[in-house]
Amino acid sequence: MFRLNKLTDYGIVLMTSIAQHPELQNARDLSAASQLPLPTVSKLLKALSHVGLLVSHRGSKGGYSLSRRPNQISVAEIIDALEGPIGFTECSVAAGSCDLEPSCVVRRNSKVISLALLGALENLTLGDLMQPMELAGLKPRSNIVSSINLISGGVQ
Amino acid sequence: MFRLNKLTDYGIVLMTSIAQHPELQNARDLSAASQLPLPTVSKLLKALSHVGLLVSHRGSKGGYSLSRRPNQISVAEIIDALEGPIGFTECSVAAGSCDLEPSCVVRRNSKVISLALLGALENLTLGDLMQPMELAGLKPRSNIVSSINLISGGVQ
DNA sequence: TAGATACCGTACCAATTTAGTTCTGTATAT
DNA sequence: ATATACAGAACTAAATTGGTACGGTATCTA
Ligand code: FES
Ligand code: FES
Repeated sequence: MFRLNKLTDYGIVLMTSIAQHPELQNARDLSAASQLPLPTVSKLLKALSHVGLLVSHRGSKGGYSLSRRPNQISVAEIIDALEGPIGFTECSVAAGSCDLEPSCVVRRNSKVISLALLGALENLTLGDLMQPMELAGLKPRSNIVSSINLISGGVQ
Repeated sequence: MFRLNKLTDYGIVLMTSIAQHPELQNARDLSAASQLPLPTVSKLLKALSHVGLLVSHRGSKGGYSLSRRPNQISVAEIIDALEGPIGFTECSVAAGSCDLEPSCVVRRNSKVISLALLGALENLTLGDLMQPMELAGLKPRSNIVSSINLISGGVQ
């Protein structure tokens, strides 16, 4: 399936949850709030603070908080932290990973699609996830092959 | 990694290859052309014809051909055939697959993102993959959260 | 300063998925 | 008739995923 792993999804849930409650929160609280098992929550928070998206505070009264403001943290970063580089296909991300690279008919275009996907997810932030988003009508295709548009803040 | 499986990528390669050579092609020829092992090619072609994207002809002089014109076959269909439904997260595609659905803070937005992703891949066709694509500049974000634009036929 | 709290790091495990193979059967062209 | 080539299912090994366990360290509080 062309989808995020469950753990990555959980990571996004946790990040959003932290964003919505700016005060310091520990793993146990987040586990309770999210309904996820504590060891799993703990593992995810560790990974997220390891790459600098969260700041951890040890000891009694410790916990985690965002390292930046929600609209400065992209979904792309979260995904990258929890399941590695974003891309359409492996070949288009990890050069040299594929034997048929030299002769492959779609390699170049896969790269373009990867960049588009990455760009979209870099533009999407925790700040957006915190509020209801809406889907803008997809433009009719002309020579525009593909277009994704998401609008946040549903006055539309 | 947020990526297609290798086999799906191979499937896209094969479909593109078939699109570029309209005459009937058998599994062996396609294997040779793509540099992929015959059993793998065979398995992929079976799956693709099983969902009606390819038409198969048995017996001597048999082979496969596209069931529709290249620009009538979307990349979304190919992906769906080879690795199941497209979506951002599992929760946003398979209702009831997640225990935390009732309380999940991102579920609704995940659904929106899934629809956007699906829409983009439905708009992208084999016809587009056959020629060099280009990436249009991403619009600066205003209240447009995310935008993917791919332009094909690189006069731009 | 003792003790409780809570993160850190790593290693581990079971279950699933992925990638790839094998083999028997059936339809078709020559 | 026969060789060709797809159909379909079963099977395997390796990699990944989801989830757990545990000894160690920093920090707050009493
Ligand atoms: S399939 Fe690997 S480069 Fe195209
Ligand atoms: S994580 Fe499953 S519904 Fe949000």
